Amino acid sequence: MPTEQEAASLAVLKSVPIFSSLTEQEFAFLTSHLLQRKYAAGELIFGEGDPCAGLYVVRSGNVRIFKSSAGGREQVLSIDGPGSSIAELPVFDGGNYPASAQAVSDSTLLFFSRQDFQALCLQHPQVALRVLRVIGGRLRRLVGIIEELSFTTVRHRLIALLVRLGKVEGTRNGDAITLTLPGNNSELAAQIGTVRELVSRNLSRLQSEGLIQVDNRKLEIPSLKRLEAELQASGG
Amino acid sequence: MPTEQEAASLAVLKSVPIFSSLTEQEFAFLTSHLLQRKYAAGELIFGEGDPCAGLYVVRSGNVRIFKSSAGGREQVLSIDGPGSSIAELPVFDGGNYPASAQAVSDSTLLFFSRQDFQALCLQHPQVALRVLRVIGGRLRRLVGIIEELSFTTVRHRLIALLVRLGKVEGTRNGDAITLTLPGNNSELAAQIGTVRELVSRNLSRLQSEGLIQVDNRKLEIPSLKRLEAELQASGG
DNA sequence: TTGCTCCCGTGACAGAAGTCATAGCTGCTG
DNA sequence: CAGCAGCTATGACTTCTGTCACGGGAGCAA
Repeated sequence: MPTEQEAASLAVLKSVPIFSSLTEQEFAFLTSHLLQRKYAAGELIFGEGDPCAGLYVVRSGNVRIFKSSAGGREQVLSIDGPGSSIAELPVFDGGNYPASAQAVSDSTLLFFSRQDFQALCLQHPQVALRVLRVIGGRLRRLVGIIEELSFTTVRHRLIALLVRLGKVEGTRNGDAITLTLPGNNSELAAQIGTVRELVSRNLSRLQSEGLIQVDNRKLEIPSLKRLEAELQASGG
Repeated sequence: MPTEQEAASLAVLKSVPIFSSLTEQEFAFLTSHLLQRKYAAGELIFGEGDPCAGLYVVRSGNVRIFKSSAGGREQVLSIDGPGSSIAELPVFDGGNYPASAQAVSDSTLLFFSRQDFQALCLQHPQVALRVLRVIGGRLRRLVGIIEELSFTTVRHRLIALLVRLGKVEGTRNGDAITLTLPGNNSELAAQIGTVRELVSRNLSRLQSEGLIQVDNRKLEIPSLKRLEAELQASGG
């Protein structure tokens, strides 16, 4: 008889892409082999360089994967919400975690040990293929970050970020979009590979150009089209 | 009875990490399902955005994976030699190639269609796990590139490149290393995400600082230690 | 030899990026 | 309310990066 907690975890597991082809029995195996852990907002889940213990699945909250520099700067690699798996890769190649993971908000994660997960993959090639597919997306995102860092300016990356945020989290009203900026300027800076001052300046400039309107972390994009057009202009 | 060509291919396949756990029979399957293609130096193997046809294995020569910008700049993501597989990922996630591939020197590649390769992975979970391991390395390299682009200067990245080249391709003589620079300044620039002029200038400066000695593409590093020490100094 | 092409090295410059310091705002807590 | 912590905005400045333009050398072919 599953506990309440296990039943709840099960529902999450079924929504995780890499597990989507398993049978009830296999889910039972998973639920009985997972550990659930809670993290407070800001808490570190694992640090860059730590030996890889296993695979995590986000059950609730958001997790930030990032690198940090000696000088204290950070570069965000991805932000993952419920249903996403994290650290799929080091589980397989045996190396250490290449980046750190941190809970953005209070979060609950499910954890599988390397052994259990590898065993599952050997028994169920489908799972391995799913993992490959998920990792494909991850790799594409990384390549995209490299492209932006290598070829574009801070202004361009900031606009691209705002456009992305607008499309995902914004409230649409014709060609206009309203949204609340997720995190402070330092956080936005970490996401586009720069420092907080440049985010501040560029936001001001975009506002003075009439492309956006910012007020106390509320952002309005009067015309998404016009903003996107700027992407071409600033060297994409 | 295998043809000569098939026999030769077989030898290569056995040295490919992702195939290292297969039986003779399975190798026979592979050799009978592969296509061999030759590319001249500089020839494009596939372009960014092309639909993914299948998986390649480098038999001879070197292959450069890179992104290009609208402005004509390039950013190298990796350079792979004999025994390396290329484009393992888009084979699985069904998307297009995220970057272009080009033969650096005259090269021979082996090609497997998506279908054949996926079938192989389903039959042999070991292969899928190997692929995951290989991709793990790839992902680590990409994260490393992001880190360098985001946190360090051109000078730093150039030194890091020289140190890497020295360790891999150089001739060692105590703490001194001699090597021939692979490619012209534009190519070096593409590998560290900048332009040829900055490579030229920084090489000159390193020379005037006595850290390196360049003469007609021959590079000498009098002291690898001293050069590596500069990595800390220039903000690593 | 002449001419051509490709590449290297450099100076001059413009713009982008990053650092530092300062002033002001917001919201919380005692 | 006073005081504090954290964040934002902005000016001044330095350094880094990238572009453009030019001269010159190496190699090749006619």
